[in-house]
Amino acid sequence: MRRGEITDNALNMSSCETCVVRNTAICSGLDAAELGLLNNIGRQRRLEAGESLVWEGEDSVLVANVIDGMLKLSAGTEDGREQIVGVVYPSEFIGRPFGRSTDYSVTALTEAEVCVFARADFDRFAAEHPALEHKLLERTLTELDRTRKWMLLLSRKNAQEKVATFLLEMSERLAPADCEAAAGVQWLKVFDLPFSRQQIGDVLGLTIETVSRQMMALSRAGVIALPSRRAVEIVDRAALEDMAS
Amino acid sequence: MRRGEITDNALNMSSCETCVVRNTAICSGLDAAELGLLNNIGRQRRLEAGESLVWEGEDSVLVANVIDGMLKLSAGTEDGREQIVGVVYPSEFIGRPFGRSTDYSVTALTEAEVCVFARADFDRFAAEHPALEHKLLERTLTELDRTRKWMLLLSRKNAQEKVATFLLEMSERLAPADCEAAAGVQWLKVFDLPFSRQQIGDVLGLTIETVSRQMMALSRAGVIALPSRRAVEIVDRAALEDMAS
DNA sequence: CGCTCTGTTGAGAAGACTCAATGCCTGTGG
DNA sequence: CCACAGGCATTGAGTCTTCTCAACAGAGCG
Repeated sequence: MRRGEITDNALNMSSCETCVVRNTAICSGLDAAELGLLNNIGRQRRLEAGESLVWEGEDSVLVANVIDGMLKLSAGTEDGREQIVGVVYPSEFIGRPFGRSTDYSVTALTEAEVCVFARADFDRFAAEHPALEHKLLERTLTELDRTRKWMLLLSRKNAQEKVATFLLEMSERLAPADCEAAAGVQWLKVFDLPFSRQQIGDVLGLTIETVSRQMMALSRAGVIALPSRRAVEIVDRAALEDMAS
Repeated sequence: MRRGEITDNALNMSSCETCVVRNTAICSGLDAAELGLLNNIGRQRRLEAGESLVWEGEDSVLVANVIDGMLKLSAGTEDGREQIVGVVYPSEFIGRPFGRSTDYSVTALTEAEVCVFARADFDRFAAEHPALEHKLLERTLTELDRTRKWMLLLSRKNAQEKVATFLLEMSERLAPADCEAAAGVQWLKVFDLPFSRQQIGDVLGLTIETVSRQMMALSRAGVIALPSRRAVEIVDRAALEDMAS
C-alpha cells in the first residue's frame, strides 16, 4: 500500500505536464510553477468500474478531477430508491470544496483515472489562486444549468421522451473531444452505453422494465438498432429528436 | 426614463451601505471602497408579483442580487409544460455570469426588490475581485447541491411525499433570518404560501388537481390546517416529516 | 349582486409500476 | 470446445397512481 502510493506520486510528478486533460480541466489557468504546487498536494488514482470514491452522507474529505472514464453521482431515499443526480466526464470536477457534507455518492461507471486532493489542501490552494477558482466557478455554473435542464426531463417528460433524450445526449457526450478537429462530427452514430439498463433507469427516474420496453419500441420502429447489449446505433436521428420533444 | 434611472442611482448610492442583505449576499466580502465601485455599476429595481426579469432563451444580459421578495426560475417544453427549476430568496444571486445563454425565465412570485447589474459590467468587476467570486462560487455550489436533492424528489417521490416535503421546506425557508437570534425557532407553524396551487404543481412536477387533493388529504388527516387559500398551519409536524419519507 | 379567478371534487383513462416468467449473453470449468 | 451457472435483459399480465376532462364551489372585486 505504502509502496503503491509512492509509485503513484512518482508517476504523478510527471503527469500534470503530460496530463491529457491539462488544457481543459480547471488546471488550465495555471502556469508551470502553480501546476508544480498543485502536483504536490494531489495524487492520481485508478478506479475499477463500480468502485466508489465518496459515499453519501460521509464527511466530504476529498475532491477530484476526472482524467479518464465516467463516474456517477447518486442519491437515494432511506427505502432504497436511487437516483443518479449527475454524470461526470473527463476533465470535469468532483466534490464540494469549502463545505462539509456530501449528499451523494460518487461511483465509477467505467474504469476511471482521477486526480484526487484532500479537500483541506485543495481549499487552501484555491483560496490563493483566483484563476483556479474562476475556472471552477464557470464549471459549476454550467453544471447547475445542465442539472436544471435535467429537472424538466425528470418531472415533465414521459418514458419515451426520456429515453430518446437520453440516447441523444449520450451520442453527443461520448463523442471524443478531438472531433472538433474533424469538424462536423458532433455526435456518434454508434456507441457503447456506459450504463446498464438499471442505471439508465436511475438516471431517468424509470424502472428497468420501462427502459427496456422503450428501447425495444424504438428499435422495432427502426429509429435505433441494438446490435448488442450495450451498443446503440442511431438509425434515424431526426425521428429520435422528434421523440425527445 | 432617464430621470427615473438617475433617481434610482441616487437612491442606490446610499443603499449598499444600508442594504438589508449587505452582510449575507455575495457583497459581504467587500470593503467600503469596493462596495462603492459595485454601487456604480448596479441599480436597484422593484418588481411586481408576476413581473419577469429575464425570459427563457433570451440572451443573458443581466445578473442580479435579491434584496427582498421571492422569484422563480422556470423552464418549459415547446408544448407548454412548465417546470419551476429553482426558487430564489433574499440575499441570493440570479443569473449566469461569464456565459451567453439563459435556459430559464426569472419571474417574481411576490413583490420583490432586486439589485441589477449589466452582465458585462459584473463580469469585469468579478474578475478583479476574487473575494466576490469566491462568495459566488460557494453559493453556486450550495445551489447545485440543493438542486440535485430536488431531482431525487421529482423522480422518485410520490405525490404525498412531494407535497409533504414541499410544505416542510416552505416552513423552514420562510422563517425570518433573525430567528437565529430568537434561537430555537427554525421553522414556522403558520405561514402564507407565496405560490398558487398551479405554481406548487410546477415546482413538484404535479398537476394542480393532484396538489389540491393531497393538501386536502393532509388537512382531513389532521396533519395540517388550511385556514385560508394561501395560508398553511402545520398541526402535526412529526407526522408530516414521516410522510415526506 | 353577479363576475371572474382560483381551488376543490368526481369519474374515467392512460401511463408506468410491480411481480413473475422466460430468454440470452458471458465467463468459467470440465 | 462445450456445458452450465449467474447476471442482465426482455416480455407479459394485472394493479395503482396520477393525469385528463368536466363540473362545481367559494373568495375577492367591481
